[in-house]
Amino acid sequence: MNLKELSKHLGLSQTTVSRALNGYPEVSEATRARVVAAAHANDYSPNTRAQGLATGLSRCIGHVISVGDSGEMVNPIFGDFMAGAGETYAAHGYDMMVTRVGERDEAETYRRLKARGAVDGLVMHSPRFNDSRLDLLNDLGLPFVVHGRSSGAQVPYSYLDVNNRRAFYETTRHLTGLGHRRVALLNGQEQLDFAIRRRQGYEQGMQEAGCDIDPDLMAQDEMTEDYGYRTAISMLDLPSPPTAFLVSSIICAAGVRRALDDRNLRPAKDVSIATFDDCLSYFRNSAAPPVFTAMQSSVRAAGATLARMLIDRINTPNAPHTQTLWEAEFVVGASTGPIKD
Amino acid sequence: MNLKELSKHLGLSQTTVSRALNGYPEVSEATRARVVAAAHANDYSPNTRAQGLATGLSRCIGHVISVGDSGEMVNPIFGDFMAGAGETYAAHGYDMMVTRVGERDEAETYRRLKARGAVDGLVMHSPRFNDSRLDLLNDLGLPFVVHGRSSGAQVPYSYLDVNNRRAFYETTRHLTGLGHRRVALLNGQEQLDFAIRRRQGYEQGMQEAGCDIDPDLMAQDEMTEDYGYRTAISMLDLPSPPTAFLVSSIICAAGVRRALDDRNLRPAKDVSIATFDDCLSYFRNSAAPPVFTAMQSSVRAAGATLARMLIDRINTPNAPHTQTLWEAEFVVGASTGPIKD
DNA sequence: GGGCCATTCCAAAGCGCTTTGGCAAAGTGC
DNA sequence: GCACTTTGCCAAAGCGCTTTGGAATGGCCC
Repeated sequence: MNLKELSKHLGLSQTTVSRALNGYPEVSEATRARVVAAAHANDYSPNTRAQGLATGLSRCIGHVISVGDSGEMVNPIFGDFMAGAGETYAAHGYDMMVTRVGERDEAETYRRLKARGAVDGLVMHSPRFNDSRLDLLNDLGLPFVVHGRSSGAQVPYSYLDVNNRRAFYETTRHLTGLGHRRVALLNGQEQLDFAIRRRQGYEQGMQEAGCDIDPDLMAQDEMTEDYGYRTAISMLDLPSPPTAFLVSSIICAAGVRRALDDRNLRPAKDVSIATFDDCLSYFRNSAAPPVFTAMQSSVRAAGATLARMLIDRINTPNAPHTQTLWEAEFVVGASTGPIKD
Repeated sequence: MNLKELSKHLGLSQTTVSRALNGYPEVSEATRARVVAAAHANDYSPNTRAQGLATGLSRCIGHVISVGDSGEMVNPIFGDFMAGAGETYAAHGYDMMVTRVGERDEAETYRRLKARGAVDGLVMHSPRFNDSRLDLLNDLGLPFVVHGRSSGAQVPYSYLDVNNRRAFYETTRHLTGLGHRRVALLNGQEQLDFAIRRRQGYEQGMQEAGCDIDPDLMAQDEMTEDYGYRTAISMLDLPSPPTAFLVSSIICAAGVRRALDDRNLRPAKDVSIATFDDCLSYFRNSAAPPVFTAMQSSVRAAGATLARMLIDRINTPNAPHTQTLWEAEFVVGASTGPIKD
């Protein structure tokens, strides 16, 4: 059933029916009620494409997820982020479009998304240091918000980020406060901005505690369980192994835990683990006490908030940019303790 | 830049430009080359909505993910599935739309997706026993494929499923073959079809081995790490605890492993763990030997294949339904061993 | 009763594309 | 050289909606 048929069925013009459904005041309440009822009964919804063509809007938000040429991992936070964002989109009548793309085709993808008029705005994921996508998106004139930040970027933009530097600084201090001087950092890929900041926080914390920053105790890669395991094993086998691990993701931390287990080391007692925790729905760290000492920030909440920010930007494109920084919540769990003497 | 402008720029009609770009034979190759070059230079892509309106197709595939009212977990396989599917879609010029919805709004969501003409087809996730969505989708006349199956469904439909029953049967037999008679099942939610089949396989395996099927050793819930941990702990604390765990997801299995660790039990030596493994990119089980004895089947490959199946269905809606059953690959890892005497 | 507002509705244009039906020009067979 | 097909292109209609610019109706005041 389309507008024409529905309006014929009601004995009204298309104009009136359209206006009734879209809440315009030129229609009497009696008529509106009649129209709405009929639309529901015939389960009519305006055709998205026709509506989009007429209004010039797609009421659709794009998410471009690059699967790095450098790796094959699908970011495990993706699902929870989408769930959060999707909720907000649904509440505001937006659809969500996901495009998977290799890193080299990124720019082309953004350009085409704009040219095709497929989306009204988009969320940029996994910003890198001085990310060229910012300039591209600004040039394209497509409203966007960034999940994270890009250090070194010249152009203004809206973002929501976690204070990664602070979180890693304070957690490092927590560990050094427990007497640890050999603290390992298992970071994410350091072309990504959040990883750079995390490392800065870690280094600052180590320096202030008067600890050596040992390259042998710093690793970076895609944050898989296996990476956590392998890296922890090889570090534990060093002549002078770390007594604490600072980890970038709870998935990784699970791998580190497994490594300790393999080496017959007990978390907290023998070796400490602290991790960043995105509060993934399938990997909760919410027992009492939590399994891991952690810096917590819900990626699902981030998705919901960023979606909201983006919708606001679409509605008022010239509003000043909003830049939000969330502090991670530090929780002490069962995975850290004072250094063994 | 739109068609009108581009054709004016080229000194050609819109018809000719459109045909040149869409590969119709009525255009000379010289003209086509000129048009394609100009389109590229001005980075023109036809407007999705206009194209869709004219053709009656959206070139977009829908994915409806229900977040059960019964729980809040976002399925961790989601990201990898999307990555696989997205690749196929991109290769065939399809967009991917994701809709997140509460279970109670499911039917309404499907109906609206159809009425709005938003998608040309969709992938149905997490089918339940005798799932009413099959009838709904058939009534709507929207091409679809199912990831999994729905036992008890009367209508024919296309699906790709893993032979869950066989996988769990054989893995149960593997465990009983190692002498285990108290094998616990940590299943997914048993309103979901795959969980029912897994349980059947488990029960058949236990029966054939002459083992009791003890309700105390069977659990079902959302497959989180925490569920694995909690359930394993409480089962291990039974007067007559299990000597082996059969687990529905590797995330869960990580929780079980942690429980063993807490109770000072060694995997394989003291208690065995076998698990289903979706080959998630961030939680690989591919070491040599694998960490877990597992039934492996890549959900990413499933995504890619289902996407392909759906596109075929859209192209030839009246073709007979394809029903594909993949056998999980059984691998023996470091988490199972003979029962302690 | 005529003039004036509100109120309530409508006809038609336009969004950017595809596609039908057709028309010149060029090529072909006899 | 004629009738014919083929080639290469175009004008215009139509997809289903929104929105502009009226127009008809009824109520009110003087």
